[in-house]
Amino acid sequence: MNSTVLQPTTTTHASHPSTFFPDFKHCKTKQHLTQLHAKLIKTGRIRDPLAAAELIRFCALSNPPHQDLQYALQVFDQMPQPNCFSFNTLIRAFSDSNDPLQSLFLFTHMTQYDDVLVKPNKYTFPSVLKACAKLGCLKQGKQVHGLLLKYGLDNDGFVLSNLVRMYVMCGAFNDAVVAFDLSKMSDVMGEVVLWNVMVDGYVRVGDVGNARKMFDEMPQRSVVSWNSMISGYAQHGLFVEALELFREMQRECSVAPNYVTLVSVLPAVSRLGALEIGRWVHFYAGRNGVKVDSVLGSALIDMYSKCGSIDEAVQLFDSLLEKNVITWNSIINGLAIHGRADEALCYFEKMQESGISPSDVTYISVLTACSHAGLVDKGLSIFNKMVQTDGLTPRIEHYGCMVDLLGRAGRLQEAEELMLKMLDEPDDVVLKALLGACKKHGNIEIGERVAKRLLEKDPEDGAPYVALSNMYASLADWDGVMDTRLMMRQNEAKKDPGCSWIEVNGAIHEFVVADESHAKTNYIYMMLDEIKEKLRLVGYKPDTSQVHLRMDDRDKESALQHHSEKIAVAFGLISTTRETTIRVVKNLRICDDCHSTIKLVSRLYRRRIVVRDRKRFHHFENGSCSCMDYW
DNA sequence: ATAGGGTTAG
Repeated sequence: MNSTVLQPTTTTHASHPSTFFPDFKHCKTKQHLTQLHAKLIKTGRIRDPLAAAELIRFCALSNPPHQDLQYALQVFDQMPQPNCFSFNTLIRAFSDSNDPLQSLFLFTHMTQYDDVLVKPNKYTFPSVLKACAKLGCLKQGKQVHGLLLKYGLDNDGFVLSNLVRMYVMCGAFNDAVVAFDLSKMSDVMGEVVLWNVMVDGYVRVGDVGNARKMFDEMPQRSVVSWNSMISGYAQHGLFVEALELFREMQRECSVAPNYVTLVSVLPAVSRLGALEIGRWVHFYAGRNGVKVDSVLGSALIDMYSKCGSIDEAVQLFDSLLEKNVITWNSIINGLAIHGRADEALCYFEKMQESGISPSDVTYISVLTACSHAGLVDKGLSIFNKMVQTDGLTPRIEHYGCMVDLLGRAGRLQEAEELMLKMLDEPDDVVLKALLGACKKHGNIEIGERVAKRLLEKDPEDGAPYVALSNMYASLADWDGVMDTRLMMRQNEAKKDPGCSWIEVNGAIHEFVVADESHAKTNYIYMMLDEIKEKLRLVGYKPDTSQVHLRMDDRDKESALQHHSEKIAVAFGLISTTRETTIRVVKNLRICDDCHSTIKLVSRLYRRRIVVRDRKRFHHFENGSCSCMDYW
């Protein structure tokens, strides 16, 4: 036994024999811990409840390399009279672990004693309630609620906030509201945490409106209040609101954004493609000592790639010291949506070399990369590797990629066969991928079949009608066009309105088709006329084949000319200097005519233009596009 | 001694 290590603690505690126990903080290895434990047993000091408690505390609450819950439990079981402190320690440790049921066992054990020594106290209940919350055990949770009333602990902020949270997590939101309202009566008010739990609770049940109401009403707001609300907006697709609240937080200055704030706001920045704000977030982290670890790093990489700056994403990725599977997924997906398939595959290899196994999400991104680059055989072999080598079961998302991959490459029959072969019923995403491929390759036979299936599922979704109508139009089958449009009207189907937006000086400007609401509308339309004239001079003829209304060519041309992405590009041209890359985001896929037009604009105006559509990026430069017209 | 907020995906 290594007595030199024990020496210092022996002398330190010599004057307090009753509380004497070795200092576990200096414990470096498991072996060392066992030695200390053995010494305690040998000297009989293990019978000192304080010494045993300290040992349990060390085993249970240390960080991973030292934590050993089973060991802690063994020591506990050997205590002749476990004290309240040890019970609490273990209950807490297990409620934080992946075995929270153990907390409930211990708590039951503890309440069976019910003597003066081991009566549960205000330190016991938060953890027990947390365990119930994790397990979703409402019945047990209610029993615990009864007990905490019995012990008169319903005036403690820690207990109450966990009680409310337990009800939220168990899906009993009404009970949570009742518990919260009762808590307001007692004088734990001013407890920010209690309000935060409610804000988070409303977010979890999807009621962002009431979450905001709580947020506005609460007497004080901590950084967590802001974070909950910002991430609540972002998680429910209210990206503009998320960014606005983030700005308000900075304006108000009462609390500073922290690590979690940045991680929470970045998905909203990504979705909106707001590169300037995203760069600012990155800069803020650097200036305020917020550590860019694998989590924040992943969010930043995703932000850079979704904001069109894939080079910055790669640069950040390569400089990151800490990478987890999500970090790798973020960069691979970024490269995939930018059409840089070779690099995506290269990072996929590097990921495995670095010892991180691909997850099912990784495969979605890798297959997307193959799909956007037309690497059909590569995609097929990767799909096989996923199943055979990595033993992953393909999900509907993977089939979606494969159907897209085959269909886009024109192998429509194989795509349809694969779709019918999968176990799950094809959902609308798979069907739409196949329908899109049919439209691209003019396969009306499979197209009709797929559209019919989609319409059976949801006759009010306009997308299948539009695709069908387009296909008929390109075959000049005007009866088909009429019938489809009639059917669409009868079913009151609606199509998603297309819109595009662009960030200029940190502000987002949004446009719909033929938009005239912008303050600079006159200048925008002058620019559009100028573009039209320049294009005419170089001999460009608008591609009206996608306009499926029967109207004369002049009207078709004007309908095309006012597509939202063209308006956004025109606005970009008049609002930024020539060196600035114009970055436009569109909610739907870009149309053929806009694609051709923007290619020419990039040459005629010597501008780099980046357009993100629903599925991928198009980098336009000097008359050509990075997608090589394959999308 | 204790509580509340976070990243990737067809």
